[in-house]
Amino acid sequence: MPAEASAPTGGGTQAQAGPDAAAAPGRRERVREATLREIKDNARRRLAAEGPSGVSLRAIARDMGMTAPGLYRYFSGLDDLLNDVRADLFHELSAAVAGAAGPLPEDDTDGRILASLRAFRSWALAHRAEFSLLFATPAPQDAPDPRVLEAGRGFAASFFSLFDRLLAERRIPLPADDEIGPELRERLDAFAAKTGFTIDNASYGALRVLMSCWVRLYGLVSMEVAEHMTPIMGDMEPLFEAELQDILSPAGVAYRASGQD
Amino acid sequence: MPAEASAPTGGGTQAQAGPDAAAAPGRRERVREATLREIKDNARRRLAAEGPSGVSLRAIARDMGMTAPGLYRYFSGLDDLLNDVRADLFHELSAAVAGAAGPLPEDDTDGRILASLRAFRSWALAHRAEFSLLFATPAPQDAPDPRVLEAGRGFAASFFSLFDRLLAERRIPLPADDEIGPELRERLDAFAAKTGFTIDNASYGALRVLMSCWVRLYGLVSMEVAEHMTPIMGDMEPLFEAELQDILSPAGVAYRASGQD
DNA sequence: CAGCTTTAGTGAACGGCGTAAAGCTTACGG
DNA sequence: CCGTAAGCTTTACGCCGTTCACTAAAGCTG
Repeated sequence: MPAEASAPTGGGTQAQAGPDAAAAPGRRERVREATLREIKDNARRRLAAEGPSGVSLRAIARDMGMTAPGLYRYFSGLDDLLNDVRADLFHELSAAVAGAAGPLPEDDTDGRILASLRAFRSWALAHRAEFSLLFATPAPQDAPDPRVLEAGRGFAASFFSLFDRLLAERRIPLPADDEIGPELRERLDAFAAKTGFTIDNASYGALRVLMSCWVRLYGLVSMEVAEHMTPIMGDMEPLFEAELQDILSPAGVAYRASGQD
Repeated sequence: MPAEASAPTGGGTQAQAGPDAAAAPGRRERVREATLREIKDNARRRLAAEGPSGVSLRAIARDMGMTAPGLYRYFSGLDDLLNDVRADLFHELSAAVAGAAGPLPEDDTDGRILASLRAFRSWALAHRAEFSLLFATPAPQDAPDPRVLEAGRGFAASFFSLFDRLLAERRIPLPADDEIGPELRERLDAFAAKTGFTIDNASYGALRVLMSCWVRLYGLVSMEVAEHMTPIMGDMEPLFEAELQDILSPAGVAYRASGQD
């Protein structure tokens, strides 16, 4: 077994004596893990401070007291690092959205949804550069990274699963299935398949409403993060709350002012 | 140097004694204007082909058979060039949106609005990189350019003025003014002031509906340009048409399928 | 016409970037 | 104890934006 198994990323399988030595990370890997974190932390710092274009391998290495090529032991290049950060960010965003619903009672479906949607906005505003890294239009040529795609799918799933219970309660005044054209149904089928919904527990009408919710939330928050309207409207929070009300009412969610107001 | 007018293009048209010579651009400035156009055209080409990060002064200069510092006679730097392009793009986008309504009869308010909103989407999809240059989140530190701001305001004005006639016809089932909170009213006042609306010809309810339309259209098109949903939904056109219907119905616009279907 | 001034453009240079190749040092595993 | 691989540095190449000193031409003016 010593012959091969020289995986580039992590060798840790040594442990000649202990049977459960797999649990022990081993000094080597602990150090490696720490360096990896340090790299990503520095990337994040620069990202938050200067935006996506401010993240450079040379600058990160400089901050860490090493040289840029050394980072290639940890990432195959700048893009790889950025994609790794993107995946992390998607997970954090998912956690923030899910976490906001956590403290509320299980049966307060409306409250949980409201809290989660507000959490999405709050996270975006507190992490503008990170948000834009996640949702920016990619350059024409570069293919999406599988880790990012996966993490993005995870976020989508966690977002839409907010509405699971709402759908189960069946109190949504949904558009009838036959109001939805055949092409759109096809698309919604594809969407449902990839996000884990089935048309059994979510009608076409429900999926349609969910998509609409997401589109409106996304549009509103994107605009606010990009400060598109800010110069002509100032603080966007009143508009957000008003939109929130409108966005959720077709889904049968009763609006309720934010708790900490 | 032989005496005069050996230019192959045949210059030397204007007399030096003409009193209204101010109207004649003068050879010098014509050449300058041409070079300026060439620079911007090359920038546009690279933008469309490789995205915003593919636009570089050195590459543009190389394409034109000159060196990068020469471009500084025309722009004060890369940012300046990009901002100039951004302003142009806003004007083009405005023209595309307005132009789509042009062929339709003046009194077909609904048709004109539908055509314009579809034109916005079409333009964005046909100019992904340009769209993302216009609407991308700016880096934290860089201040917005006044030309871009002005052009952006122009676009907003041209967009919202689509609805002028609709408002005048007063057939919108608007939310009553008193359904709108005081903070939001304040924001809508600011918005109306900067876009040329007055609360006289557009109630708070109308402004509210307009904002909602824009947010939804923007969210949908941004997602489509960024190909956020494309991997899990495929072609977004059916969703766009369905959303279009929903977006415009609170504004009292009757949906109608696209003309060229 | 000469002579002066303004303009367009070049060449060299500085510092920053991503990244590839080669070499050095240290720790680990047999 | 020695081979080997991991971690990291040095060097180097080719991009990038931008500055500065400079030339050559064009235009204006007396």
